[in-house]
Amino acid sequence: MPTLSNREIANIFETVADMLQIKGENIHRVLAYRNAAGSVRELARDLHVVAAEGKLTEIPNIGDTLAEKITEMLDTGKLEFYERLAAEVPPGVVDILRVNGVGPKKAQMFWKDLNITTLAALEEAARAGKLRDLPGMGAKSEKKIIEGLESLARQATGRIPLGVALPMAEGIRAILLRIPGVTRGEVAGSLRRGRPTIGDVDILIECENAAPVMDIFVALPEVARVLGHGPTKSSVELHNGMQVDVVVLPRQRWGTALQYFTGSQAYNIRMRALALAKGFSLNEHALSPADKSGNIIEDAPKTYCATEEEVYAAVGLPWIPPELREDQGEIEAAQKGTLPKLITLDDIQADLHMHTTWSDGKLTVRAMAEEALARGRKYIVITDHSRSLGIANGLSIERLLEQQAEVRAVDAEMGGSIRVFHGTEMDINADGNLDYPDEVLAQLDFVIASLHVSLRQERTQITQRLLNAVNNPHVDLIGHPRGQYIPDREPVDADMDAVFAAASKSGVAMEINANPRRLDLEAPFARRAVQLDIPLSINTDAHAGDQMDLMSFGILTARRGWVEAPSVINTWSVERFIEWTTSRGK
DNA sequence: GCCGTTTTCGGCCCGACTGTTTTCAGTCG
Repeated sequence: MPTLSNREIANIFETVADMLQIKGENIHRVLAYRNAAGSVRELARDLHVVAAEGKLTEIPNIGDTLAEKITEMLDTGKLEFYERLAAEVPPGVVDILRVNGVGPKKAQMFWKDLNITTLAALEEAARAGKLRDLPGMGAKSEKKIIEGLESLARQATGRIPLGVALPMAEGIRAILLRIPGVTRGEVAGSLRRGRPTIGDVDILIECENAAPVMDIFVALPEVARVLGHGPTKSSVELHNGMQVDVVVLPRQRWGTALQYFTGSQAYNIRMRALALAKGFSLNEHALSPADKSGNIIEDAPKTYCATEEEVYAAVGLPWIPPELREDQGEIEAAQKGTLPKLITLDDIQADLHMHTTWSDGKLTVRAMAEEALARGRKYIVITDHSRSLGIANGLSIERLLEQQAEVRAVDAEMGGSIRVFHGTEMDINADGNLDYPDEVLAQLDFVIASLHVSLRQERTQITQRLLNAVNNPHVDLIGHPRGQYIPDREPVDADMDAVFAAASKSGVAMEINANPRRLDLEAPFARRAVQLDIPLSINTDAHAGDQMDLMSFGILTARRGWVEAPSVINTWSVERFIEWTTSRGK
C-alpha cells in the first residue's frame, strides 16, 4: 500500500500553503498549512503510529480538517486536495517563489499576465525585458529578479549546516566589532537557537550612530551583492553565497532587539500575544502601551529594555534559553515554572566515542587521551571501527584485543589524571548481524553499535537491524541512530517509535552525535528519548584532537531537545559510569 | 484552518526596506 513519510507530508502541506497563497487565499488559512507543515517536520514520532492511536489532533496546529488530510495521505499515499490545486497552479509557479524578491503576488502576476510557469521562462522573460512593463515593476525590479535567479542557481542547497555557518558568522561579527563606535555584537536568529541548518545569518550590532556602520558593512570585501541597505538594517550576500543581515541599534533597545531577532517566528508571535494580554505591543524597539486590539496608545510612555530579562519580566515570564524558543511548549513551561535546567558544556565529564590510528583516526590512543585531558575530560572510551568496515580500517578480533592491551597501558600511564576505557564502534551489518560475537563484546568496557552501510534499506529491515543492537545486552549505546548526514543525506527510514520502545525496556543509551554534520539524534528525538527515560550520551566521534571541540554542537542540540544533565551518561562520575556499564542487562 | 485565562467565533505580530509610486504595495524576516 502506498504511503507517505512525515517529511513528505510536511512538504505537501508546505506546497499547498504556497499554492493557496499564489491563488490569493486568506493568509491565515495559508499560515495554518505552513504551521502544520512545521509541526509535522518537528514531530519525533511516526505519523502512522500517532494516527493509529487516534491522536493526530493532539499535534500542535493540526485540527480536524488537517488530521483528516493526514489520514488520507497515510492511507492512500496521495492528497486529493493537493492534486486539485496542482492541476490549477502549475508546480513551476511554486518554484518561482524561491527567487529572492518574488512573492506570491508577483508570481501570480507573471503566471496570469505572461504565462510564466517555470524558472527558465522567468529568466528568459526578465532578460528579454518583458517584466518591466508589468504594473508595479520597473527596470530595477527586473534586474533584481535576474540577480535572484543567479543566486538561486549558485545555491547547492537552500540551508547551510550549523557547523559551517557559525564560524563564518563569528568571523563577520569580529570584523564588525572593529568598526569605531561599535560597542557590542551578537549572532542572533536560528544560529543562536542552534538549529542544525540555517537559512541566513542575523547579527545585532550595538552602536549609537547606525548609518556609518551600515555603510561600512555593505562595502566589506567579503560582500558579493547588497540585497538591502537602510539606515539601521542591511542585508548582503557574501562571496560564499551566505546571506547576512545586520541590524544596528542603541544600547537602550538591545534586549527587545535581541529577543526579536533571535526568533523563532512562531515563538515571537506567541510573545507578542502575551505582551498584548499585558497591555503592550511588543516589537524590536520597545514595549508600547496598546489597547485590546493592539493599537498603540499615542503619547503613552514606552518601556525600553536593555536586556532580554527585562523583556521577559515585562510579559510575566522567566528568561527562556534561546535553544527552546520554537513554540514547542516552552512558553507554557515558563508560565508554570517548569522550564528544564538545560545541560551545559561544563556538565560534560567524558567523551565516549572517538577513533585512533588503529582505524581511521589521526592520532594514537595516548595522543587522544592527552587531547581529552587538555579539554578537561575525566574519562574517555576508545571506540575504533569494527572488522566489516574495511574502508575505515576496521579492527579484526585479533587487532581489537591487541588494542585493548595498549589502551590498558595508556590508562595506567595517565596515572588517574584521566581514565581511558576500551570499547568499539561496532557495525550493525546489512544482514542485521552485529559485527563481533557476544564473547568478544563481553571483554570490552563499552560497546557502541552503529549503522554505516545499507542505509537505504526499507523500513522493516532497517528497523530490525536497530532492534537487534538495542536488544543485545552487550550493547551500551546506539551511535548516531538515524544515520543522517547534513545536508546531503536523509535519516534512515526506521520506525523510531519501535526502536525507542525497545530501548526503554533494554536500558540501552542513545547518542547525540556532536559532529555538526550529524547532530543525530536531532532535538525532537532527543526530547522524546528523555520522556521515555532512555539514557543519552553526547559524543564528538572525534577522528582528531581538535574535533573534540565539536562537543559544543552536541550540547546545543541536546539543549534544543530539553535535555538535562542527569539524562546524559557522560555527565556522570567515572564511578557511576563504571557501575552503569557493568550492571546493565548483562 | 487553527485555537481558547478573549473559549466554539473572531481573531490571527509587526516594522524595515525597496521600487514604484506621489501615498503605498510587496517582500522579507
